[in-house]
Amino acid sequence: MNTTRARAICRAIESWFATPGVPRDFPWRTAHRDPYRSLVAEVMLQQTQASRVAERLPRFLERFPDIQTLARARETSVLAEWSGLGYYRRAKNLHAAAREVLHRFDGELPVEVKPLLSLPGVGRYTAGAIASIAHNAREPIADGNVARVLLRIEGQPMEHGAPATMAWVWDQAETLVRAAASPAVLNEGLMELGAAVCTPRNPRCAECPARSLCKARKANTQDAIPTPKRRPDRTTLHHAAVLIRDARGRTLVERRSPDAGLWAGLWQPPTLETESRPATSAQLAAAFGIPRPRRSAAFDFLTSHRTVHFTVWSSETFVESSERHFKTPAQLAHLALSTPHRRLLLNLPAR
DNA sequence: TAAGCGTGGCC
DNA sequence: TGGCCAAGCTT
Repeated sequence: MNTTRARAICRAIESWFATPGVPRDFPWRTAHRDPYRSLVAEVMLQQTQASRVAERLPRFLERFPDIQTLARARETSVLAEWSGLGYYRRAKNLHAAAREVLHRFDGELPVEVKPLLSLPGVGRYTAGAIASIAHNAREPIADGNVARVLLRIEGQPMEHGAPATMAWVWDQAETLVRAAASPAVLNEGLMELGAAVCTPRNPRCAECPARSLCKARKANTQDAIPTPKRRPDRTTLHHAAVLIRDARGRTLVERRSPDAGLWAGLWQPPTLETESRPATSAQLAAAFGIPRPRRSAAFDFLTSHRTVHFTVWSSETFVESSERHFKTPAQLAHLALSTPHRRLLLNLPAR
């Protein structure tokens, strides 16, 4: 991409994004950008749709209004407030980052990319976003949206999310930001364009401010860019047991996962991972060290990469509900929280 | 470097 | 409806 073309693309996207009514109204798009708010928002936005973050960011900021409050909070409180957002390591890292800012940077979030990158959970994208959007620094950003937009504008049929693809995208993003009138407007405009116009499916090319510059549109290849990522189709089985006593009892069987791996450090029903489908009630009872139930109901659910097989062990009072289907661990935990005895299960959304 | 990490929305 | 995707980062 030469300088003339970069300038043209920047002009198109910046003037579009600066048009009143174009940027969607989000709680992180405040008049003047508070760096702490930007940090929390950007971490929340990692691999998470903006509409979802918009629902949760205000409450998080209400509870942790500044970096000092966040740093002094207990990690379990931060995790609880993150509950339902997924990728809980983000919450742990954000909390740790706040503490580091307090101790290493005297409570002031760094402005430059390099020190930002030294904070846990802050990678190249997040550091670039804070520097360029909160401080208008001339720093590039490249995420899924930017990648899709630039791949299509340049007509590059590269694989979605592949390292070589992102290396190419970062290079283009840097060329662009050097040509921008405002790095903040360009970068946020690139992402907004990818999220609202240059969408993964059915892109609205007729509404695109860069349509006359887009090589994919000219070749009618926009639907084939980027090429889909090849995903290995591996399935593991997770057997989970839930033992709930009657109204007199107090026990929901729950355990804390090891600190590494799936559902790291989260409270959940005890689970047993297996390679094939065995697991009779007796086997699970032995594995979990709990008594074999009189009754049980078993069912599977599928998540993105794995099949989970649940065996629900129940008392008489719970049998009524045992036919329910749970699509996610969160839903299962909802059930647990509906019982009279409860400890917070952190892998669940708030009710 | 490739694989792992949560959950919800989309068609 | 099930696979793909979402304002990525870490190991």
